[in-house]
Amino acid sequence: MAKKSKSEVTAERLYTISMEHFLNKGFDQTTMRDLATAAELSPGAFYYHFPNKEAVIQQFYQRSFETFEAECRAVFASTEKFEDRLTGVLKARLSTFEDSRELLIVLSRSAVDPRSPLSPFSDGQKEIREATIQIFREMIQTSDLKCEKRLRPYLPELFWMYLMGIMLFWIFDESQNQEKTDALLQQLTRQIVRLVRFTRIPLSGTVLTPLIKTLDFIRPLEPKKESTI
Amino acid sequence: MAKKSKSEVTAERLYTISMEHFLNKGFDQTTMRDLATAAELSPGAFYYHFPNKEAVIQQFYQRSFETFEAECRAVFASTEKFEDRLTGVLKARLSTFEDSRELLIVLSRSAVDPRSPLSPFSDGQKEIREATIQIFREMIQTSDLKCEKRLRPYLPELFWMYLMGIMLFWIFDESQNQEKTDALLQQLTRQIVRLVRFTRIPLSGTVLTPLIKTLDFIRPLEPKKESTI
DNA sequence: AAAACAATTTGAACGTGTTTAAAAAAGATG
DNA sequence: CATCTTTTTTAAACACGTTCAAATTGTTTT
Repeated sequence: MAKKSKSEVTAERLYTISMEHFLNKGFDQTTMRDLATAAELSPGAFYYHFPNKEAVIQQFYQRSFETFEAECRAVFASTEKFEDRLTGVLKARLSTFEDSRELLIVLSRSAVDPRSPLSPFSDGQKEIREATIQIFREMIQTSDLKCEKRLRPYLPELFWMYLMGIMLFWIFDESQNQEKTDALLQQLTRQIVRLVRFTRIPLSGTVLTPLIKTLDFIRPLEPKKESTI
Repeated sequence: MAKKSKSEVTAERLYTISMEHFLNKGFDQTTMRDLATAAELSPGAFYYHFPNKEAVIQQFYQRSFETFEAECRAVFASTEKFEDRLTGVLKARLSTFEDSRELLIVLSRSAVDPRSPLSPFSDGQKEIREATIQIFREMIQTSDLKCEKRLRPYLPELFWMYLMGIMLFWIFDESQNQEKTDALLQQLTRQIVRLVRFTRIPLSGTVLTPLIKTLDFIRPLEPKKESTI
């Protein structure tokens, strides 16, 4: 067992207390003084362990990612069918937030601010983003997906963006148990997969080539040792 | 000329002063006390005219919409080619924010909060949203676009969502003059238009029918007097 | 154990968005 | 004009995220 510093232990305790409050009273309704009081600390001491309020749910996001990752691996182990894998990944990501929609909403607020380190597009989130994209890479690699060769390397990031879009939809989905998101996700994924497959028949001149050119202009692929892929 | 109450006149003045500050110092850097001082008012008096800080840029958004609408009409008058119209509309919407990207970013912050009345998806924004969708309706109606009949009524709202997506991309686009957004918009629009056209060849059983079913489940069309359309 | 250093905690204060009770100004009515 | 009503303004205060200088506690070195 690794020795933990007092600070680490305290931070863990503060995190637990904070999450309890957030889930009960909501993020906005929970005040930093509330948290400090509950932890029998002064506000200042709380700030010694967390740089700010959002950092606490940031940690929640971080942890929930691990659950998500595990679920994805389980899905990949269970099927090679690409469509099933993709829907599986999407559902896995949403299921992690089922009981805490408000927290995802709060995270989303900073999500669209390019300057916020909490934005999934920002540098501060690079690690989680890359890890998620890596999951999509794995999803593709060992699956039965066939598609135009040139498009393939762009797919992981494109699917990641698709995931972001689905999460956004879910946030706004007020239907019972977010069943509408479920329906959309199911159908849309199916058609997207079809579309990707469809790229195998030659339509390069007027469709794929310019599109790939644009993709590369917007977000050039990093040079990568092909061996590991 | 309509008689204007003193309050209306004052609100107008406050708006002007506020926008000057926002554009010079940025939204976050401008304090309510700054604005009140500049207007030679107490903070409280300022709040008599605007319910809160964001309401001021909300008004900016409202006004910018009118410019946008006019530009769209000009585009429609100049061409019937659907693709040109769609790219025209998208570019028109972005051009309105060219000089004030930060303000759009600020607006976007509440954009992803379902509970914020400033969200383009919310009830509070229904008017502008409906008006924008109406523009897309006009764009389609008098254009040369051919597509599957059943899909047609869903297109205006779908294109509106496409616009939202493009705006989001633009917010994050740090390239020179947001040229990447421009490239994406151009290429993506072209392929989307193709895809829509493509729906005319029969693929109903496995593609279009279930997709339309899902669309209708998620966002049923309102019953409408067909005559006016 | 004393001294030096580091980690943690405190409580007061700051900045800023917003509210509020009361005053002042403007308008309407007799 | 005097009175009543409504609109507008004021100054002070609140709430809450956050910062900070100083105090306390804990650990290491001599």
